[in-house]
Amino acid sequence: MNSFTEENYLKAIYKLLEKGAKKVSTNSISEMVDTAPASVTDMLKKLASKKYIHYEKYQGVSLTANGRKIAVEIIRKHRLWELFLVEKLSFRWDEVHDIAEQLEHIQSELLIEKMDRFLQYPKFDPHGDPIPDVKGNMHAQKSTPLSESGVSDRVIITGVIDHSPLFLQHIEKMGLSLGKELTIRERYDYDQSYHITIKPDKALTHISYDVAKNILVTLKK
Amino acid sequence: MNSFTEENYLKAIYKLLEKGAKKVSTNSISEMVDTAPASVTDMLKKLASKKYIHYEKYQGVSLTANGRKIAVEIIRKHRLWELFLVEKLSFRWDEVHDIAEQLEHIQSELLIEKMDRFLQYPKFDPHGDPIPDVKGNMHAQKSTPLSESGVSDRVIITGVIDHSPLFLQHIEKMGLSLGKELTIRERYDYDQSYHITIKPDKALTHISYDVAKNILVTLKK
DNA sequence: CTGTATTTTTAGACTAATCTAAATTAATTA
DNA sequence: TAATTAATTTAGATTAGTCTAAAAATACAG
Repeated sequence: MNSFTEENYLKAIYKLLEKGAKKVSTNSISEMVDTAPASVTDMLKKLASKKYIHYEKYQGVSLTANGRKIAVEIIRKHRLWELFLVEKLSFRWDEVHDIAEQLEHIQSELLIEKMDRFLQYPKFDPHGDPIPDVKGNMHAQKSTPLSESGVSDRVIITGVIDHSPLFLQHIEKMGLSLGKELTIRERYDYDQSYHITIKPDKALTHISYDVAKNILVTLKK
Repeated sequence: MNSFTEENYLKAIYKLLEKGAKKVSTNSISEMVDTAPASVTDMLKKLASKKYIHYEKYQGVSLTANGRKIAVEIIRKHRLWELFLVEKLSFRWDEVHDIAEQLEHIQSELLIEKMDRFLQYPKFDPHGDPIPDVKGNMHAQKSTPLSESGVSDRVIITGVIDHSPLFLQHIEKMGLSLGKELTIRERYDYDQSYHITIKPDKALTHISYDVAKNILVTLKK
C-alpha cells in the first residue's frame, strides 16, 4: 500500500514526463508538489527503493512500468471523480479539482469499477482530458493550442491546459466551453491576440494570446 | 482543520457515549480505534487542548459541544456515502463500510450538501441508522433488539447492531433484511433462540439469540 | 577551460502519531 | 482497610514526511 504522499509524487512525475522529457528534475518535482527540494530527494530515494522510479543522484528520474501504472490509476480515479461531480452532482467544471484531488486517493478497485459503469465508461473528463480505462489505456486526442490556429480556421474546443478555477471561469464568461465551435476571424501580430466568432450565436470575441495558449482545439474537418 | 486521526477518535468517543455512559474510558477508546492506550492518552490531551473533549487525568472523557458537532458531521458523511454506494453504485449493504470509512474524511461542505440533495435528503442509511441533517439533527427511531420481542409479536426490521460483513451476509442468507416483517412464533428458553416467520413468503426460520440480539425491530402497529 | 551560478544532496532537526516498558493512580477483594 | 489487580499515564524511542543550512555536484558563461 502507498501513502497519499507517495501517490502525489508519482502523479507529479507522470505529469512532468508527459510534457515530453525523458527525465524530470528534483526542482521541477519540488515545485509541482510544493515541497522543498531536500524533501523531494528523500522521497525519490524511497520511491526508488520501492521500484517505482529510476533514480540516479543528480541525474533526474523517470518512472518504472510499475510506477507509471500507479500514476495512471490515480489519474483515472481523479478524472472519473471529476466527471461524477460535474455530471451527477452538478458541480461546475471550475469547482471540482480540489475535491477530486482528495477522492483520487480512496482505495477500492470495486468502487472505481462501479463508478466507471455508473458513468457509462466515459472517455473524457469535464476538462476534455482523456480518462484511462481499467487497463490504463486512454484515447489521446490530437489537439493543439488555439494559439497555433490560423486565420479562417474552424475549430472545436476539446480541452484546456490551464485547469485553474480562475482561467476556467474567465473563458466561461467569454462564452467558451468544451465542444464550442470557433472560427478564427483575425490574428493581430502586435500581441498575438485573436478575433473569433463562436457558434451558434456568432458572437464576435477578442481573446488574448495567454488565453489562446491555454485552450486546446481540433480543426473541424 | 483536523487530521483523519483526530476525526476517528472523535467518532469513536461519540459512538461510545451513545451507549449511555456520561464518560468513556481510555481503554474503551483504545479498543475502538485499535491503538495502544498510551497513544490514546496522548491524543486525548491533544483533543482536550483543541477544546473538543473534556478530559481530566484518570477520569475518562466526554465531548464538548464542538467535539460532538464534528463527530456528528463525520457520521453524517459516512452514512450519506454508504447510502450513495448502495443506491447509486449498487453495492451490497455488507460491502460499504470500509469504503465509507475512507470517504467520510473528504473535506468539502459543498460536496456533502450536493450529495444530500442527489440522494433526496434521505433519513436513513442502508443499515437503518439515521442520517443527521445539515444541522446535526437526526430522527432516532425507537427500535429494540429482536431478542426483546415476545411470542406472537409482529415486528419490522429497522436496523442492525452488528455491522460486520459476516453478520450482514448471514442474516441476508436467512432472508432477513431491512423492512422485512416478522412474526415471532416460538421462543426456546433453553438457548433463547426463536422460531419466526418472514413475510411475505411465510418461511419458517430458526434464529439464535446472538442473531436476535443484533437485529433491531419495531412493533408493527 | 576555469570560475561562478545553479541544482541537488547531505546533515541535523522538527512534528504527528505511534509503540513498549515502567511508574502511578484507581478499583477491587480479601 | 490493606493488599493486589487493573487502568491510566509518563518516559523514551520510532517512523513518515517535512524543514533549513551547508556541502557537493553539475551546468554555464566568459
